Amino acid sequence: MPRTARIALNRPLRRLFDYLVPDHLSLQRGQRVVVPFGRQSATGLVAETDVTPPEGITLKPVISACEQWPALPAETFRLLSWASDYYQHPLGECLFTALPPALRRGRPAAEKHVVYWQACGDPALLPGNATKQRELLAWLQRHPGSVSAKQIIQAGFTQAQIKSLHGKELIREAPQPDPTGIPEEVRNRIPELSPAQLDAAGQLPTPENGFSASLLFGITGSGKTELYLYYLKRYLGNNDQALVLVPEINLTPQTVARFQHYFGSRIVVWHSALNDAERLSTWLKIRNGEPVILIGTRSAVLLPFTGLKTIVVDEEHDSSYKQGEGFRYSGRDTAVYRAHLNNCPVILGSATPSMESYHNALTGKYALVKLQERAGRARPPHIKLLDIRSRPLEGGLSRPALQAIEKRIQAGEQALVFVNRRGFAPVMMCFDCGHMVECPRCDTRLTYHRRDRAMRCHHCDFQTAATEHCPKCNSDAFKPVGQGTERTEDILSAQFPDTPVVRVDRDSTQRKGSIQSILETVNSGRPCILVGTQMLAKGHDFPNVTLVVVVNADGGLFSVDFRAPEQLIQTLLQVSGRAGRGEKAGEVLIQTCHSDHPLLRSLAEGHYLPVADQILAERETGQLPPYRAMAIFRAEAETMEKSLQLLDAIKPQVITSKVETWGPLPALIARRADRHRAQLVLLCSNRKYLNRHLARVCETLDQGKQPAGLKWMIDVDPQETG
DNA sequence: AGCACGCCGACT
DNA sequence: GTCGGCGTGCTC
Repeated sequence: MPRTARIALNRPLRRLFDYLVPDHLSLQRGQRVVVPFGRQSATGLVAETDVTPPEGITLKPVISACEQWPALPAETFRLLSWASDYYQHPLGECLFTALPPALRRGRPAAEKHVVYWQACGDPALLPGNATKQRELLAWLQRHPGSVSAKQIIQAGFTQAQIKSLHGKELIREAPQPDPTGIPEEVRNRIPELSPAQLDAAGQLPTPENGFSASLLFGITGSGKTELYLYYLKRYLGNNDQALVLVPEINLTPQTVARFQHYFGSRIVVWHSALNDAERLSTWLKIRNGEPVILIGTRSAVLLPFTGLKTIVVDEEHDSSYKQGEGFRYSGRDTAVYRAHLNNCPVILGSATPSMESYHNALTGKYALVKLQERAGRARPPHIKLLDIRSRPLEGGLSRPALQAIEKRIQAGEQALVFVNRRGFAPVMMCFDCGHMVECPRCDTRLTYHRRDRAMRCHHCDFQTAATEHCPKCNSDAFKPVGQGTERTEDILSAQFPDTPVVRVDRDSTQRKGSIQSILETVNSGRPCILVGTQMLAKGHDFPNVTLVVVVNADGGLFSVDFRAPEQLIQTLLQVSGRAGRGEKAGEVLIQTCHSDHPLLRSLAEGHYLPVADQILAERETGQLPPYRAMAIFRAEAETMEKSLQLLDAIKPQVITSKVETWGPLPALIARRADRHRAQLVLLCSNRKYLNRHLARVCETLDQGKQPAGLKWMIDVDPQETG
């Protein structure tokens, strides 16, 4: 009986391919192999062994195994199989996202040999004219232990100098410095918690209890990070691995430094800015079971951990945890499933939990742990709604708002003015005829990039040089309309000529080092006014900001997207949290035309959960997520008719007594890169049923032939419903 | 996704 | 007469 193996390839195919296993190979699931595929060869992953191949096909033999061990250990493999099934994405592509680029391309699973050097000779033996070599030798002597050639060259020396010192036997190759060596004082450091924090920490289920999911609801400034650090210090064994997921923008050097303060070199990072070598190096550490604590973004949840004992998902409500294209998985939900597979705890932290997680907490699926006291002496800010109906505005600001700012400035404090323009980028507009330049290939406007005076489309790769005159009427009143912050900035500068007004938005922070000078101004503690968008809502701590003014709160209140109110409330609370982080109490003024809107009124009470309860009640009435599972069938083609036609054709197939559909309808951005997009929304109260149902529809779609140029995909638990 | 095979237009 | 356009179909 010849041995066989079923191989998954990194191709968008919902099928696997069977091969013969040569006698000299022994293969197991998750192992990386090279197989012949058509006229070429490809890297594949063993999905199953000893399979019964389909009839009438002559199997080709596997060419080789890339290594003796499975690149994807059993638990990681199961996680990815689950994700492939849950998100209806081809297994091969799912499995390959867990490999670093080098291993996807079939490169060996080993790091390039890195040479380390250390000084071992007397500089006096060098000839008098060898000044550079003497400098290098002295530099090496000042760095005890060993230093890599790369570090030496980064310090301004050359490979030739290393070579010639080595020739004179004044330096020698040294073993790699111990990367896990953590100084004793770091090893013993434990964060000091307030009584409230200690109380919350005590309520979190520990790893001994096996699987648990906890929603840590901690208001902004309550010190959730200290709690994570304390928990890891207390419960993570010396040989255990841990995963801390963060949204991309939160993974700053400051965040990493905070973790390193307690865990030193056990901390490793995973994010989009790593190069291929760094990715491979970190991947190997994880795969080898080194006891690291990984701080990473979404895709870190797919890494091949072998000793994972705790998972933390920080800012779990953040929508960037959901991948918006290709393999559309949720990093947060995958983390919960992974904790389940690993029989370990997962802690979901947020000051503004998602409706999904909060609902799970209310139904007892998750433990709900509250941390409602601000760390230190800081108190929660006082939130006030400021109705601006029939009030004159200057640069978006009402008289009372300006007066409030003035009061703070005179008291020697700082104010933050928040312009709520989510995803709003500057476009070129003609002030004579009102013309705005649109992308020729998408239903979007081009955005203006000051840096190279170019206009670009954010939805395809189109770009063109910005013109001086309006392309339509040739007027020279053709200027970028910004994020709405410039005018507010101008008004504030005019009103408060003696106070620095600092604008923080995509445009003003593009210049290198500008963020640094902004932070310096703010951290000096002197009176100033910060004006900005989304960027100001997260992360940075401005201890002397005591007033937050929200210029326009109404954007998300009446949106077509059912998640918009949730996101608005979350943003408003996050930005409110910027006020009063120091010792002085904070005040928040929210300008709105709907001061009687129930969500805003509830928000003004200052507590998130009652607002969340209200949003949940609305979701329940409409039977929207989390009360029903949602999935979207998306289609795109060169005409809208073709896209709608496909969705119309599958609609009778997906509708059952249990599955409701909306549409098909053109997508919010109907044309993107000259492709016309449509969608069919599915809702079902039984998640399992919907999953099986989707799988069946996928299968029939795969078998039937689609017209050329027509593409379809499924988005399970969509974040964007537009 | 790749890649080859295949059938129609403008070129040395 | 051929080079090459990208439509279609296949990969164990």
